[in-house]
Amino acid sequence: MLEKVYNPGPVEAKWVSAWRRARLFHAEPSAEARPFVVVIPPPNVTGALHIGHALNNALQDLMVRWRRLNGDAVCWVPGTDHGGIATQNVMEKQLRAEKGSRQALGREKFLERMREWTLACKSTILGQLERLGCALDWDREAFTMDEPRARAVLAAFKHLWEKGLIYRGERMVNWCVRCGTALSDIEVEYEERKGKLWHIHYPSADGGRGLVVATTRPETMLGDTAVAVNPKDSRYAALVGKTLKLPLTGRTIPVKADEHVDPSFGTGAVKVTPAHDPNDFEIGQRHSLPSIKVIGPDGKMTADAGEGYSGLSREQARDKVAADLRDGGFLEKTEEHPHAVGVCYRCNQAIEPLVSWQWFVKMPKLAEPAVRALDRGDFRLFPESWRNPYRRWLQEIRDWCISRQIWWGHRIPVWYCVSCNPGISEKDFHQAADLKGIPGAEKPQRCPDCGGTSLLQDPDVLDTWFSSALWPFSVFGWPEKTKDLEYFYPTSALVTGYEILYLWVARMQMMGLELMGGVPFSTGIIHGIVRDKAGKKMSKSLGNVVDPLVMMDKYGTDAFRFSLLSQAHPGRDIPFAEDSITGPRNFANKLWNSTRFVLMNLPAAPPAGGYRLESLSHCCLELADRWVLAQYQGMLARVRENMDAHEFAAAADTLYGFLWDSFCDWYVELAKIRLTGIDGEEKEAARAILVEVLVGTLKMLHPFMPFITEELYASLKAFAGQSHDFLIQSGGPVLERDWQDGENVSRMEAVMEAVVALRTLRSQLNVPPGLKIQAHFEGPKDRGGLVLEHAPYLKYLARLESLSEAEGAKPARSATALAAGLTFYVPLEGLIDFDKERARLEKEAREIDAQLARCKNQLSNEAFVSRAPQAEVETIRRRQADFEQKQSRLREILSSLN
RNA sequence: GCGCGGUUAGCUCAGCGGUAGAGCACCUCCCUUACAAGGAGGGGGCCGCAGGUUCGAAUCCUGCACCGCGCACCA
Repeated sequence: MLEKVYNPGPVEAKWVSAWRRARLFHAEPSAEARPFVVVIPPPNVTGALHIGHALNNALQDLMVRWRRLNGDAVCWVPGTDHGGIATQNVMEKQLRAEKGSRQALGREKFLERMREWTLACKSTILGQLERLGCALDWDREAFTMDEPRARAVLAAFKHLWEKGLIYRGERMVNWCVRCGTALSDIEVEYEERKGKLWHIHYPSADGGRGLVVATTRPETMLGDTAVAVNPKDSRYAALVGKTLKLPLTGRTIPVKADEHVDPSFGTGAVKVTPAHDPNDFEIGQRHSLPSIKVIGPDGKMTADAGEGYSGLSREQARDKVAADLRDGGFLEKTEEHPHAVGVCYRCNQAIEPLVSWQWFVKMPKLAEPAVRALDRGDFRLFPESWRNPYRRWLQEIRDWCISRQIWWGHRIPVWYCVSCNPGISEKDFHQAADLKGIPGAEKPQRCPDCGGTSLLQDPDVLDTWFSSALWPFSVFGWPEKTKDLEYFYPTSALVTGYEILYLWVARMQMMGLELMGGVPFSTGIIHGIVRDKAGKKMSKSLGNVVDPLVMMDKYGTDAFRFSLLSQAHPGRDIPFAEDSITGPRNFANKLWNSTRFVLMNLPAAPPAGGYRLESLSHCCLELADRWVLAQYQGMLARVRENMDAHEFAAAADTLYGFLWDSFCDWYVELAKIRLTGIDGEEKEAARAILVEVLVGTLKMLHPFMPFITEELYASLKAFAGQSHDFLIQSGGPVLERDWQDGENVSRMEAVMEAVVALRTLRSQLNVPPGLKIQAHFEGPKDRGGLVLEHAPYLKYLARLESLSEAEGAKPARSATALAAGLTFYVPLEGLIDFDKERARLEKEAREIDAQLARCKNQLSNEAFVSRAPQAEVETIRRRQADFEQKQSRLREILSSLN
């Protein structure tokens, strides 16, 4: 017998190991079944999983289990990502705590530590995924930096190189001073920060007045090589072509006219620092300006910044330059100026735009097929609102900087001959001018040009997203032409958060199309971010993170999953509060206890072959049976629709409502009448329907709550005539015939209405719950017949002593309820307060008056009657008649009370 | 600045052209032999604001406000 309260811990542990032992989620290419393939967005090996991973994987598991239950050949590939900068940062933090550093350790030793860390971290993450219940094919675990994936990276690099899509060039890149590396454009996030706008006076070289420039970064003025004004700006026309004296440095710089300058912003004059600002870089190119680097890759001022500044940090230099300008009388004014500052997406430090030599992938050509795939419908995004932003991003794509000046990652597979590239060194490599490289994983024996044997590998590594972009096919063995690849590619769906739509999803599409000749997945399901209760992003620094493991321990994995899934509305973020799990936890318990109840009412041994709905003789089915089967059938259809439309929260809601309201609150209660009665066909019918509906509901709930449903299925399956080891093998619920009968449903609804009305009457008149009451009714014959036929329902649910047709006039001293087209009288001599009853009925009369007025109003509207659809007019007419009848009954009753 | 999304019960959100819904929270009663992590009943809404279309608008259109998020070369 089941425990009285569901205790998730032991149940979850039991099934995790049972599933693993059975290799339940392993997939092989199969001729019979249609493949449904999902590759996991590999979590970075930076630590433990957070609640965002929990949502992401719960959603995938939901889809994957759903498809497996319904017979597809499902393959869900597990894995982890080496995570480049993010992971290296974690290790550097550890080293700092040990008073060490990566430089002190040296590249090889550092990588050794990284590999150890990765190993430990991987097992933590995979363990957590298993704990979450994820139906992953554990035999296929992959890592973005393992051997097979390294081969894929090399093959991809080589392919792009040979097509001329990879190049090394000198560009202005986003440099993270803290991480010591270049970043791609999308790895920069913009934060609105409070800043200042400094107005600085640049006098003319000839001693004239000169002009005033406005800047948010005064420290870069040390590297100014011009001032630009708009060519149409009459204020400065006379100065164009003249020179200015750059304060603090004594250098002279020209005034240039450039369209880019907005005359209405600031002073209309812009200082130009080609080395440290992307726009200025372009202005510099247009006007062939020199470029002076005053900030180094370490974020400190260089020697070129001049005496007194060199060696200072950017912030110190800003203060000193501002102070010096003020002292020199050059500072006209400063004003508050909030503006967007680019920050590193990994460490949140301000990005420094720097010019350096980096590797890039040419993107526009690669993006075109991705746009076509979207337009043709080969790739579809859910929700569709992502379609336009995604398309636009692809169309405006810029080249992708793929080299990173860190150690943790795939080393760039390019070698340089020391004699063909004189002066080459690992130090300041990214400042080295045009180099001649030889692509390849292995060090070439000798230089193909000069035969030299001294070769140096590029010290940089690839952007972590480069290997991630290959994931949907690298996991199946590409570039080898494997059977797996042939069967499982393209994958079916990719589930991920919108924060990596461009970073990852778009790049997979482009790489898949380029390298595999087809989309890597046909559906992209984009979910929201889990935020805190107040809608803020969760972060360690804010201290608002919710640990999924703690939630699973406290409430059970199924409840936790259900909480996330039932809030995962398409396109919306989830403001997660811990108390949103209590509902699902209670729901799990409800499910547990309804199964417990059903089992208590079944014989010890199941009948041969189990209970079969098809074998029931229809004559012994009652109204409640037909009704619950209709509700059940409707639930199955709705959940299937919801799942097909990727509306997971709606599916969860449908299941919740069916199990709790329809099944437990009405059907189970009504079944008790037969279950506590004598043995016979009727009892067997109730049992058969309880088993059928409950087992089917367990199956439908399984993808949401895998553990509890597995456990309950195990104890019920024999009664359903099934013998599968695991629920997921048993197939989705099937109904042999159509139970949706509108007539039965509306008859049942009338009975339910009467029950509710009588219960309301009891409650509002404070009838003691234990006291059974008598009820009489009057009204149309067919309604009366319906109620009499189902008198046991009313008696049981509304606690009636008796139910009969009223004879003669309305019984004196009784309370009244209108329902199911009938008037019910409950004699309550001495029990009720008639002032209360009058007030109650008057309130109802007022409500009916209001409704009636509305109907009348509508029907007296000529335009409505003539223009609205006839069916609609009829509906209102019927409604009016109904209200009128009720109203006149209420009036009679009220007057008899007075 | 441009674009997207949101604004419905105290909270989280459904509904998207015909009598305003759910879950949670709240109030009252009940330990009725599956479940108090439960049951029954109840209160609570100018459906952001202003116009328009329509017989009829929470729902469609146009503005506006506020919130959130993208994108962008405001120094």
